[in-house]
Order: sequence, then C-alpha cells, then structure tokens
Amino acid sequence: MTNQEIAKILKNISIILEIKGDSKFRVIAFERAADVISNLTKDIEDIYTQGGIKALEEVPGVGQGIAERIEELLKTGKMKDYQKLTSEFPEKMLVLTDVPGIGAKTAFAFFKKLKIDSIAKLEKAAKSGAVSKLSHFKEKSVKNLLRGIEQYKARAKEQERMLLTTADQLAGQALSYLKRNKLVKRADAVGSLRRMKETIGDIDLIISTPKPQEVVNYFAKAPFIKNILSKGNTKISITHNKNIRIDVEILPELDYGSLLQHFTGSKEHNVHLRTWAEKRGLSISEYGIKDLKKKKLHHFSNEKDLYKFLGMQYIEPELREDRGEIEAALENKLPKIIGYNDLLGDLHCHTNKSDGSNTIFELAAKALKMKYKYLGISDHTAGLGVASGLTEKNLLKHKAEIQKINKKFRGIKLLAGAEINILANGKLDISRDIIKKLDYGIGSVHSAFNQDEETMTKRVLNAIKSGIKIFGHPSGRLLGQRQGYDLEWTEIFKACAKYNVALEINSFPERLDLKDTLIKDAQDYGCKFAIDSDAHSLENFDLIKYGIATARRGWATKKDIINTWDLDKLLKWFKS
DNA sequence: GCCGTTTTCGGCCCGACTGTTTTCAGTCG
Repeated sequence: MTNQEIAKILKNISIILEIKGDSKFRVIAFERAADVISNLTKDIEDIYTQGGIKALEEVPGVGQGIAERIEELLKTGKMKDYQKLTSEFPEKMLVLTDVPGIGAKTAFAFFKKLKIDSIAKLEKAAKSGAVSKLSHFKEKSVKNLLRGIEQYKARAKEQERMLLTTADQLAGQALSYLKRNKLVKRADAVGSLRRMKETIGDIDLIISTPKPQEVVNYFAKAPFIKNILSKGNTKISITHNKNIRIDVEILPELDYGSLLQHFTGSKEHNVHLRTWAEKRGLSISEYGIKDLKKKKLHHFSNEKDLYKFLGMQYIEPELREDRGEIEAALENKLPKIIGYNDLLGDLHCHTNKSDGSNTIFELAAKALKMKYKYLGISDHTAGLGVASGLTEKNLLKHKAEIQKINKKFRGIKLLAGAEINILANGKLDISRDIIKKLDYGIGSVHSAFNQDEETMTKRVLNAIKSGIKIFGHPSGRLLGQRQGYDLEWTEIFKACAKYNVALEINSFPERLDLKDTLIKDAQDYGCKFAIDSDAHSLENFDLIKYGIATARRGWATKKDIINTWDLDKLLKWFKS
C-alpha cells in the first residue's frame, strides 16, 4: 500500500470526523498525519517492515492510535474504523469537498438532503434549483457553487498544479501591473513560489501601501482578471484568465516583514513556529508578534529582524517546510546553503550535433556572458538512436571540435563530455576507453523505465561503477507526466559516494531531478551534486536558477556541489 | 488524536471573508 493511499484514507477520516462534529483537534490530528505521510520520502511500508509499530510512531504527527490503524491497514488491507465510518458516510460523496468552497459540512448536507454523491449530480442540482431549497443556500451561494464547480473542472482538465516557471511568469505579470501604481510601495511574490517549490498550486502576492483599500480596488481592475473570488479591506482573491488563482494580501510598510513571513509559509512551518512561540508567551500573526504578558505588539518591517527577535537564525524561504529548520535555527546549526551566484560552470548541455539547437561556439558565448569559468558540452551518445546521438567515432571528432573552439575563447574553458545512455542491462552504450578520452561522462537512463526496483537498482549500480562521473536526472520523473523509476535510493547514494559519482540536480522545470527531499537524504551518505541546466538552446541556460533553488530546498551547501569548485579541483575529481 | 524546557493531562496557530444570520458558522490560506 503506497503512502498516498494511506494518506488518502487518513484524510477521508478527518473529513468524516468533521462532518460528525467530532473534536476539531481530532480532525486536525488525522489531517496532519495525512499531510506528513503524503510528503514522506520513505515508504511507510518499508518503515513498518524494518522497525515495526514503534518506527511508525516516530513519524511526526503519528502517535499510538494512528500507528495502530496503519498497522492494521498494512497487515489486512482494511481498517475497521474506516469501514464503519464509510458505511455511514460513503467514500464516494467525499469527492464533493474537492470543489472550492465546499467543506465537510456542506458536502454532507448535499448528500443527506439531496442524495448527491458526485460532481455531475451536484452540478445538475445547482442548475435545476434543487440546492436552493436547502437552508442557508440562497441565490449568491448557488452562484458561488457553480463557479466552484467550473474551477474544479478546469483544474481537472488542465493540470492540478503548475510548473514553477509558469507561476514565475504569471506572478511577474501581476507584479509589474501593481508596480505601475504609485501607492504600491513594495510588492513581492510569496507562498510556495517564494519557497521555489517544484510545482505551484496558486500564486500569492503581498503589497505594502499606506492605502490598502485603494490598492485592492486598483488590483480588482487588472486586465488579466477572469473573476473576483473575494474582496475585503486587506485581501483580495481572483482567478487569472489562465484559470490560476491569485491571492493578494495588503498591509502598511510597518508590518511588511511580518507579512512576508506569514504569507511565505509553508503552513507547516508557520504552525510549528507559532506553536513554539505560543509556549513562550508570544503570539505570531501577520500583524506582528504579540507579547501576551506585557500585552505589547512588536512590528517587523524586515523579515530578518523577526527571526532574530525569536532568538533564531534567519531561515531562507526555501528551507521553510518544517523539515527540522526551526530546531536547527535555534541551535545556530542551519547549513549555509548554496547561493544563486555560486556556480562557476554548467556541465550538461547539448549542441546541434545531437538534439540541441545551437553550435558549440554559440553555447560558449552564452556561458561566458553568464560569467561561467567552464562549460561542459555533453551531447547524447548513439546507443538508442533517439535524439540523434553521436557514435564513438563522431564523439571523438566532436571532442576535437570542442578543443578547437576552446582556443577562440578567453576566460572560459570548454570541457568535452557526453550524456551516455545506461542501457537496460546496466552497460553503457560507449566503451570505457572512449569515456576515458573525454573529460567526463554523464550516465542517464533513457529507456526501459518500467523495470522493477531490483532490476533498475542493479542496472544503475552497474553504470555507477563503469566510469561515469555524473548520474544524470537520477529519478527520471517528469512532473505531471511520469513518475520516476523505482530505485533503492540508499544503495544508489552509497555507491555514488564510494565511486565519486555526483548526483545531478537537473534544472529543467518538469524534471528538477534529483528532488529536494532526496537531495537532503543523499547528504547523509556523503554524496556530491552537479547542478546542470541540460540546455538544448541558449535560453535554457537561464533555467539554472530553478536547479539552484532545488539544491537550496535540499539543504545543499557550496562545498558539496562540484560545479562551484574551481576548474583544477573539478578536473582532479573527474580523474579520481 | 498528538504531544511535553511549566504538562502523562489539558491544551492544541491565527486571522480574513462570505452569506445570511442579527452574532456566527463554514471555508480557506
């Protein structure tokens, strides 16, 4: 049983308990356990097999009660409590809570009074006027309901969450509209976008202005707005005409630091921080930090001062996921994560000799412009026939060409690499002798994605021992399109550390592979990383910031990232 | 149901907006 399946059941329990009017803290407990489990990198089933019920209780938010229920689920495939709950409140009807604006109570009212247990039936009932027979459900509520259903359908049809790049662009558009108004003193994108999460659900913006109400009205007239979801004195929520929700919160400059902190999240980080502060007599909100004893409200125009006031290190937005950053910040033990300008080169890009669209010369010129000291050219090899890869003979010719062009540039060194296919049997598609003639090789899986975990792990381990220096886009996932292949990560991390093979952090927005949580795990084994653009055209080089962001989210420091090293150190390591 | 540098009991983050109510529940972030 997968983590997602278990999380879903726990989430459903929390919804049903809420319908039943159970203690809201009990509701929250199940909800929290579901959240934690769905975001876990380790498999719950593995945790249980290795450490039994005690190991389950180690998972944050999972205590004795929920651990026992999970055990029952894993052992028998069923959970008696859940079966009992769903006999009264069918699983099917819970789908109604996926419609924005419908929570547990409303969903149950629809089911109980109107026998509605699907979105289609709900839509029909709303249009026929049946729902307006319910108390507390008049004209405006029906209108909002229909709008919620439209949003639900749009979300299902497109993708549930957008890629980081998409959100970045839309937020940029909204911010530039806002900054044209002189009343807007400061404006920033916050939420998961500021934390640089790999996918974004909706866009959050904050603004400081002496006249919040006027700015709310100004924003409400933005040309990209499809409709307004809610509008108050300090907040406005809209739907962008690309069906993206944008939430805006507005306060005076005096409280901008608090507002930044509050709206950057994550929810888990904020809840943890507030719970911690509350025990020390402090209440944190977007309006400042209230000293409950002295009844004094402290204002923060600067976010750094806020963390300082709490007696902890400043926590970078990318780290605010409640993965131990608060404890580390209190002990002054946060790592100094890699900065956005720390890379000295890029080790993964393609020319028009394979599936890229530019020449070696053009790529080198672009890299020089980015102030890189070196650039590794790594075209595909021919094994697969896809992406018109280079044969061994052509690869050597290509290397000679790279060296020739290298002489035309000062201030940047071109390295001759290759992105070598890791074949289904674990062999590489070019010989070890040829690899030795290159500066380095990247090994990547481009075929037979569906092998079982054991076969795939063996396959990759073989490749790691065969002379590659970088393991390219290690999990093979494509966000919104394809799950990563099954790998026993512990074994991979151990081998990478032992054979001096760096794990790639690929910057392509649909990859961002290795992902943040696995980067954090890999460091426990002493692994190194390479942050690469995997550029297939000049503009792709600029995607590197998303790779750096992913490394930051994985707590990676400069010393562990090989392309922050100077050329001598890097070349020496390549020979190791 | 979870959790512990006041606690194994008694708390549990904080606030805005909406609709339909004359004081608040429901939903959301």
